[in-house]
This record gives sequence, C-alpha cells and structure tokens, in this order.
Amino acid sequence: MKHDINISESEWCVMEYLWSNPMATITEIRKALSSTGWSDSTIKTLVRRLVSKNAVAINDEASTFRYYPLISQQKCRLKETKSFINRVYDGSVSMLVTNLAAESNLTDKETEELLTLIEKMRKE
Amino acid sequence: MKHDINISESEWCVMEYLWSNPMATITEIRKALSSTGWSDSTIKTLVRRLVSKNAVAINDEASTFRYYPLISQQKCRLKETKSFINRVYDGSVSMLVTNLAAESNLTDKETEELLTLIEKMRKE
DNA sequence: TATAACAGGCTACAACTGTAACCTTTAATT
DNA sequence: AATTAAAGGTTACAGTTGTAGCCTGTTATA
Repeated sequence: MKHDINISESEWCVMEYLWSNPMATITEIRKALSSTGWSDSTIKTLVRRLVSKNAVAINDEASTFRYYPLISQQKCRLKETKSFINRVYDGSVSMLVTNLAAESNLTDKETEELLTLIEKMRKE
Repeated sequence: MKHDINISESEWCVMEYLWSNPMATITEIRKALSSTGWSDSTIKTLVRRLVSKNAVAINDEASTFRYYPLISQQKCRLKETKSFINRVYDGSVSMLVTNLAAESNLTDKETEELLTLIEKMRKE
C-alpha cells in the first residue's frame, strides 16, 4: 500500500529528523533544521507535502500536532539505493562497490579481498 | 569549469549511450533508446537540454550533427555517488556497504570479512 | 494587557523534468 | 516528381521541487 513514494532531497532532511524523533512538532523540526536556513514556511511546506505523499502522518491528540513517519528509513534507503544503482551503475552492485573501494585508501591486499567478496556477491 | 551539472534520470540514459558511443547522431541515439518508447521529439529535447547544460557538445563538421559527452562517466558517477551517500546514508560509506552486504546473500563468514574491511575504510 | 512568536492553512512562483507536437528544410525512396 | 523520413528548431504543458509569503487564531511573555 506504500507504492511509489518519492521523497525529494529537502524532504529527506525532514524525514531524517522524524525517523530519529517520531512524534515531533513543527517547532521541533524547525529547530532541528535551523542550520539549513529554511524559513518557517518552507519547513511547513515540506511537512505538508510529506503528509500528502503519505510518507508522514499527523497525530492531533494534543493541541499541537505531532508528525510521525509512515514509512521506515530502512525501506526508503533500500528503494533509493536500488534506483540509484540502476540509474548510475546500470544495476551493478559490484561496480558500485568497486568504485567505492577505489575511492577509499585501501591497501592492495585489502582491495583484493574486497574484490573477491564482490565476485561472490556478483554470483547471485 | 564543469561545476554543478545535474543530469536527470531520462537524460542519464542519453549520456550512457554517448559515453559508450561518442560522436553519435540523433538517429543512432533514438535507435539505441527505442526500448524506452520515447518519441523522437523527446530524445531531441533531452539531447538539447544536455547541450545547454554543457554536458554534451555538438560536432557539426559533417552534414548531420554528432553529439559527444563533455563530462566523463567516471566523474558523473563519483558526483552522483557522493550526493547519494550524503543524502541517504548521511555520508557514511560504511553504512551503505553494510546495507549492501545485508541485502546480498553472503555467508556469515564473508559478511564478517566484508565488515572488517569496512571498519578499515571507516578509519579514514 | 499588549506584543511577539508560532500553529495551521492557503497561495505563489520560478526552475527543472518528463513527455511531446509542430514547422521547415533536406535527403532518400517509390 | 511525389512521398516519406529524418534533422534541426521552437513551443507546450503538466507535475515536482525549492523556497517562501500572507492570513488568522492562539499562546506565552514583557
């Protein structure tokens, strides 16, 4: 029932906070994201959009609304990761990991071990 | 001089082809992307946008234009990977790799080895 | 009690994306 | 020669995203 929820980059910041702090109020979210420099309106717009996307729900038991995520960070990460790998690495996990290995400063031996593991992953 | 080139998902398909086949004509691109079902106009729009973004240039020596990439796949992959990891994994490469490992069917021992390597990567 | 700050709700607006039609000119095929 | 198929160029149009203002009512604080 949670098809096709696309979370934009800015919205993702709000989700991050809600995943760590479910049942947060707007003020709490705003405080947490103050480093972004976004206006109060912007935060409210992002939250509203997340609600209309069914990514976030409202708890209105108290006088001030509290917002909480309807989708898990785990699921979202998985979805984003898959679409990223498909788009950028043509669906190849091993190519991604190979690139990551090349970017970090592993010794030759470590890289070799990593590549061996990648080979195994690739088997599936 | 090649800062901030953002390539959208559809545009990425065109880039993929141009990276494999630089100096391609529109017809060649269209043929290559025929499986997408995009109309001729759509392909032309994507190419035009890539040109205006300075991601692609035109070679007009022959009567029919040929298009070629101005940015390397390597650089684009790096940029996309970085922004992806920042957005989704809070900048943590090791968290991403941990997730990848969990998703693939490694044995416990393999996973353990992989995690050891990740630990080493994390050191930097 | 007056005032400032915030909640909730509505509206806005430009850039970017996905997707495509239409027009004119040229080249190829019947 | 007539038709068809591009090529190149221009325009379009709706949905998403980044970013925010304005209005009204409430609450906390000077």
